[in-house]
Amino acid sequence: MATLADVARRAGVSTATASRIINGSSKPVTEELRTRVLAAVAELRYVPNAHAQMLARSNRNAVGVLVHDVSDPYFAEITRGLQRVATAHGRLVIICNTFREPARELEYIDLLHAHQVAAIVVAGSGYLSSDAETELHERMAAFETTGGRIAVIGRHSHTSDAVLPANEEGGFLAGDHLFALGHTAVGVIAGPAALTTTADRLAGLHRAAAAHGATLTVVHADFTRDGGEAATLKLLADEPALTAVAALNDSMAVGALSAMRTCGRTLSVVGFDDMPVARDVTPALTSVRLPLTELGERAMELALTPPTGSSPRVEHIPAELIRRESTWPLSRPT
Amino acid sequence: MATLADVARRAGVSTATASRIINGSSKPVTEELRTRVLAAVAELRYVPNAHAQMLARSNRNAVGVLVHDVSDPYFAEITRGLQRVATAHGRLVIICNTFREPARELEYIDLLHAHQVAAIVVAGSGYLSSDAETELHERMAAFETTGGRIAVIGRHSHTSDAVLPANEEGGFLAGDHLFALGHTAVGVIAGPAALTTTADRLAGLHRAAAAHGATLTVVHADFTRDGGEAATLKLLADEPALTAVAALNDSMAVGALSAMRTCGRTLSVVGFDDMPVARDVTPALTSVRLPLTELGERAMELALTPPTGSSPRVEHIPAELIRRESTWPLSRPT
DNA sequence: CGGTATCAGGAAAGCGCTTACCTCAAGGTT
DNA sequence: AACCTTGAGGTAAGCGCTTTCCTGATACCG
Repeated sequence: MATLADVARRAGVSTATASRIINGSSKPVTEELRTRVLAAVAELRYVPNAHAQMLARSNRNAVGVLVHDVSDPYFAEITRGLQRVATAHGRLVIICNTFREPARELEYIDLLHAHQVAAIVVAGSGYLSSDAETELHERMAAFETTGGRIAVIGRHSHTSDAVLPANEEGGFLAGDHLFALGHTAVGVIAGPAALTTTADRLAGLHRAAAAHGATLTVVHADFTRDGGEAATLKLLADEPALTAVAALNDSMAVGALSAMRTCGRTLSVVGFDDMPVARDVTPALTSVRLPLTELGERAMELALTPPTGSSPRVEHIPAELIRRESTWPLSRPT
Repeated sequence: MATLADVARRAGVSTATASRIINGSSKPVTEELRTRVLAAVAELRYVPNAHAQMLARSNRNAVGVLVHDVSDPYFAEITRGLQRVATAHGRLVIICNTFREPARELEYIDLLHAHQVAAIVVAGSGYLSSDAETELHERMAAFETTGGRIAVIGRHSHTSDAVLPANEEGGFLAGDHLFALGHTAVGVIAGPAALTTTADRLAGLHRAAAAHGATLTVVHADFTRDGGEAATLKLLADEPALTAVAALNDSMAVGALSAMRTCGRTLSVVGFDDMPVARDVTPALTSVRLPLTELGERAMELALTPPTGSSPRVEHIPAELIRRESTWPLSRPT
């Protein structure tokens, strides 16, 4: 490893001068020294040690991102937005995959903290009142007291800035759509019961059901396609009278479509998130759109902007129903 | 920011002792001091400064990953494999999105170099003989001379370890399948012409065509769904006699399916990569499977294992044709 | 009881950089 | 000619940690 000292020696200058030239400091320097130093840099293939720089400057340049799973399209889209904004601000992004394990979340928060990142974005649903969730918020607070910034996406927090997708409203939209079409026996493929996202979307669905005087049959799955397929198979077997299904994300909706195909049933299906796959399945999926990329962009924007006031900022992102071909009116039997 | 010195002061010990206790060094320490220090750590919410640690220890712990685009399912799957292995080795993963810009690739290599990562995995196709490509290999070499390790996925390199998917063979598989079904007028939705992946897959297709005495009509797109759709629309208009299409990745194959739907044609379609979406579209896509997660795992394994010999290691990953419903035999017109 | 091995803990030297401060020489002022 | 600017570059003090070496106290030996 060539060091600054090597470069300086080779160019016959002090490390101070070398540093100033390399960093393009405002201090004036003779043209001759400048070329000598730059030549030495090239010859030695010198690359400054970022850790030493961090230490000396004690400024923070990277930002960390905590996501449940990058290969899940939901998070992939969000991550895309996060990266776009971070890159535009010249920030390095460190992505950490928690694999949905709360313990790993804690670990990573500390890791990012240790790496002196400028900000951390925590994306993805939290857990309904668990110890790990409490502990997480404590660590987040500890990070913030050191001057770090935190923004959460779709996670409740009363200390950090947050971007909140309209999960409850989206659930309502999905339910209202189905009920307005005349369906009364509606099944719900929900996500894990412990997640706030599941709870919120479900709440919206229940609100819609109540408004139409209908009831819902809920089964819980794990937000994956195969999980959704299995859950739908079971639901269809247990409740043969259902005429429509609401899945709490598109992956599970796709699974539901597949399940219906294998048992030869055709129920209306509404998904959630409007992921790219929604328009490519048959029938094209009616889905509640959440602008995922935008979610990521706004969160990163919040994380990189100094707090305006004292209280945390909260942005609400609306949901929108995208009607396609997987939902149709039910002609009332009576 | 609480520092080690703060902890030491509070516990009434030297920083040396505090450091040893916190890092669980082998040096023996009285139980009393240990509890005092640990208490101070907890009270002060002390998190060691990773940069200072790096500098003092000069050991490398993180690994960097360069991908074209995390939100592309192709890379998402690979990334998943990379992360799994890295995490199993206790390594922090830094994911860098190059957005397919060669300049950004160079930038990121240096950045990761500066951050003293232990290894860098470069995932994704390279460019056929461009200046940026040459420069990239030089920077990679520079990084390796400092003790860093490099592994590439699906990219040609004669200095670094590499994991190579059987792109040429996969292309052959796709072509052979179509020709064996009796198709002779076959269109190809290729990726960007400058990418080696495009060239390799195309070469396999051409080999199959030659073996069957057939010819191919090739159009280039950009590996995205919409790009594939547009290219297919054009291809169908220009060459009305085509009876089958090979797309060089599944995203474009999905686009091709959509294009065919809009102009009411039904050609056989074979995709490439066998991404999750392949089985959920209608008709379910016949595709050349590449075990993407495994690709990532093997690459990270290579990157984290000290080189065995002097020459770079190369792993070839075979491709496999998955037959579904999007391809069918053509009854020869004559 | 002097001498030595053993042990807990501290002092301090870096790791590779940045930067405030200092020095020295040349040119400008009156 | 004495004094002050100003410009160009160097000196050295950290940044927060790890780790080697050292110190002082205690225990063990004949």
